[in-house]
Amino acid sequence: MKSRSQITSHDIAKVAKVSQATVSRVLRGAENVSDEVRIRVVEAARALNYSPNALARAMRTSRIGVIGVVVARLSNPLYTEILRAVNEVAADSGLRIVLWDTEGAGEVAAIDAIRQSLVDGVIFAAATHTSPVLKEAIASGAPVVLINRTVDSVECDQVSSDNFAGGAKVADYFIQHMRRRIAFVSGVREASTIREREAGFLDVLAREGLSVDSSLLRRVPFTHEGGRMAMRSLLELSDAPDAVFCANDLLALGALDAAFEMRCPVPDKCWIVGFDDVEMASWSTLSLTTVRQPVRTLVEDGIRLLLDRLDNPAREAEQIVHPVDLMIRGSTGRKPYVHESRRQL
Amino acid sequence: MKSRSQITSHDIAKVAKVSQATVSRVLRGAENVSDEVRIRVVEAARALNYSPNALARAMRTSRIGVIGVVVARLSNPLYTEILRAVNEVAADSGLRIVLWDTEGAGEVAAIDAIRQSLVDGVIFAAATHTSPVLKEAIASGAPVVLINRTVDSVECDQVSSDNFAGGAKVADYFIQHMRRRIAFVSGVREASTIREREAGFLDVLAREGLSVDSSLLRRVPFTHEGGRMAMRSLLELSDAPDAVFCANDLLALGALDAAFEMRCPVPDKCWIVGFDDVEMASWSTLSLTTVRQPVRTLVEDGIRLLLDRLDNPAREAEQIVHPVDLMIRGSTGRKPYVHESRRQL
DNA sequence: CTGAAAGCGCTTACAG
DNA sequence: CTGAAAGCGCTTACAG
Repeated sequence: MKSRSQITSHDIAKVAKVSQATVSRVLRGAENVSDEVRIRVVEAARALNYSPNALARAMRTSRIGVIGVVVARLSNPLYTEILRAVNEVAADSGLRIVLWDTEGAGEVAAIDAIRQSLVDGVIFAAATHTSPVLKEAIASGAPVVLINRTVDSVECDQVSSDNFAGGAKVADYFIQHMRRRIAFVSGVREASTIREREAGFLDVLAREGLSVDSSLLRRVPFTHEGGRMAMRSLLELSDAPDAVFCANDLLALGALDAAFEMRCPVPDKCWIVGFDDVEMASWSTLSLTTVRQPVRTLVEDGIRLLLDRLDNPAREAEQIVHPVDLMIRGSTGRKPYVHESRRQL
Repeated sequence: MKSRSQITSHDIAKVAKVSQATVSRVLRGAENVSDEVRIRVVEAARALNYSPNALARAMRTSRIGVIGVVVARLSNPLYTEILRAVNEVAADSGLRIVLWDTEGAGEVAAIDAIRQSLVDGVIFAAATHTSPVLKEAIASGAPVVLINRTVDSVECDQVSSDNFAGGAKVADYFIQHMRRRIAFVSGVREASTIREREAGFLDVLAREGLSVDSSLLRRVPFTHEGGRMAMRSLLELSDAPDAVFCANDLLALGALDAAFEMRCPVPDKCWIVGFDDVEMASWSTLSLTTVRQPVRTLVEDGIRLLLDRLDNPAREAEQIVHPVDLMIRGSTGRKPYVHESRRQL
C-alpha cells in the first residue's frame, strides 16, 4: 500500500464534527477552545494519523522552521565540527537545517533559498567577499549571520574567533623557544580567518625583528595534500625550517605526514603548529599543537543572533569575537624522544 | 533597508501587462508563449529581482526539491564522507538536502518531514530496526531509501556494501599471514553493517578451526575513545593478540592510538585492521589497513533510486550490494621497520 | 467558544 | 497564445 494521499484538516473536521478552523486552532494549541471540542479533535487527528502540512502553514505564517548552513568543503574537519554543532544547537531550537557548501555555488543558492522562502535565514560559516550577490543580499538586510569567517565591508551579525591573537600566540611561542628559521604554510588570502592569522603571526615576528623568509612561505590549496606538498618542499631545502606554522589543522596534518614520510623528526628537528584544534589533533598518533577555536560557542552565538534577527529585523548588527587558546602537544614538545611507529616500507 | 516584503507574480504581471497566469507560464518555461510576451515577462522579473515562492509552488506541485538525509554521528568520518557525497550528487540533481542525525531522534523527525511535505523523500544512511515508526512508515511506502545499513524485515530500496565479504577478506588475510591470537573490537550489533562484518569474519575463522577467544572480544561505543580503550585493555593481557580487527575505521584509529601510547609496535607486534577506508586511513602517519566501501557509488545509487521512486511509487523495491576491497597499508605491513615520530613525554 | 470567509503565492485545467 | 478562475492546506481576523 502506498497511501501518499494527504489527510487534511478538513478530514479531521469532518470526523470531529467541527469546522476546519477549529481543527487548526486546536492543533496550533490555541487557548480559547472548550475541552470537549479539543479532545474530539485530538482524537480524530490521532485516529487518522494526521500531520499538518508544514508548507501550507509556512505560507501563512512565513516561518518554515528551517535554517540554511553554508560551509566550505567538508573534507576540512573544522567544517564537519561546525556542522555537527549547528545540527545539535538547531535541533534544540526545533529547527531543521539545510546544507550547502561553497563549492557548488552554495552561497548564491542559500541566498536564493531565503528569497524563495525555503529557509528562514542562513548561517554562513565560510563567507568570503567574492560574491556580489551575497554582499548585496546581506547589505539589504537578509536574515544572515556570519560565523567563523567575517566580512568587514558588510553590516550584519558576525561571530568569530580572535584569529589575529591566535597567530600572535604562535609567534610568541616560537620566539620564546628560540625558533629561528620559521616557515608559514597557507593559501589564498580570501578568508578573513587566514588573513588575520597571518597578520597576527607576522606582526609579532616583525616586532622581534624576525620574519618569514620568502623561501619559507608556501601558498597551497587548503587540503591535506596541500599541506603535505608544502612541507615536502620545505624539507628539501638545504636550510630547512625549524618551525612551521600552518594556517589550519588540515594543512598541519598534511605537513606532519610529509615530515613522517621524509623522516624528519618532529619536534626534534622541526616544530609544526596548526590552527582550529579539530578533534583528531588531540589523537596521540597525531598530537598536533594548535590554536583552539571555540566552535560550539561560535555556533551557539550564531544561531541565537539569527533567531533574534528574525524576530527583530531592524536591530543593529552585532560583532562578537571570542578568545582562543594555544594547545601545546607533541608536535612541538621540547624533550627529545624516540618512538617506534608503524610504517610501510 | 530591510525589504523582506515579497514580490509576487502579480507584481510582475502588472509591470509586464499580462495576466499572472502568463507570468507563471513563462517562468515555468512553458512552450506555448509568444516571444514578445516572454521577453516582457522575463525583463520585468529581472527588473524587480523576482524569485518565485518555492513554498507556493511546492503546494501546487507537491514537489519541493528537498531530500532528507539521516546519518549517525558526524564524529564518525564515514558519515561525513557519505554526507559530502550526498551533497554533491544532490546538487547535481538540483536538490537541496536537509540533515538529521540518529542521535536527536532524527529518524522519526525525517519521517515526519515527509508527512509534512517538507521533503520529497529521505535517504537513511544509518537505519536500524529499532524504531517502529520508521518501520511502519517504510512499510507503508514512504519514499525512503536505505544506504550503507540495511534492514531485512522491511521492503524498500536498499544499497549497501558487501560487509560479509569484507569481514571474510580480513579473516582470510589474517589466516594467510599466520595470525593466531585474533581479537575483534566492535560494539552493539544493532547495525546490519556490524553484524555482517562480524559474521563474515567469524565464519571464515571458524572454517579454519580458528575463533576469537572470548577474552579477545571487545564491545565498546563506536567512537575513537571506544577503540582506544578496547585496545588498551587488550594490550594489558598477559597473552596479547597479534591481530586486531576493528568493526570500523574510527575504532581502528582509536586502537592505533592506544598501541602508540603503550609502545606496542604496529604491525611488528600486532596488526590492526579497520573497515570503511575513510580518507585519513590513507594518511601516512596513520596508514591503516582497511576494507574500502565504495561510498560515492552507494550514494549515487541511493539518490537515483529515490528519484526513481518519486516518479514511480509502485515499482518493486530494489536491493543492491556492492563489492568491497581490502586496502593493505602500514598497520599490517609485514616487513620490520623502525621509525621515529613525535611524541610528548 | 466556534464558524464562515479571505487569502498566503503559486499551477493548471478550462475557455476563448 | 492568453486570461479568468479554482484550488493546494493551512491561519487568522471578523462576526456572532
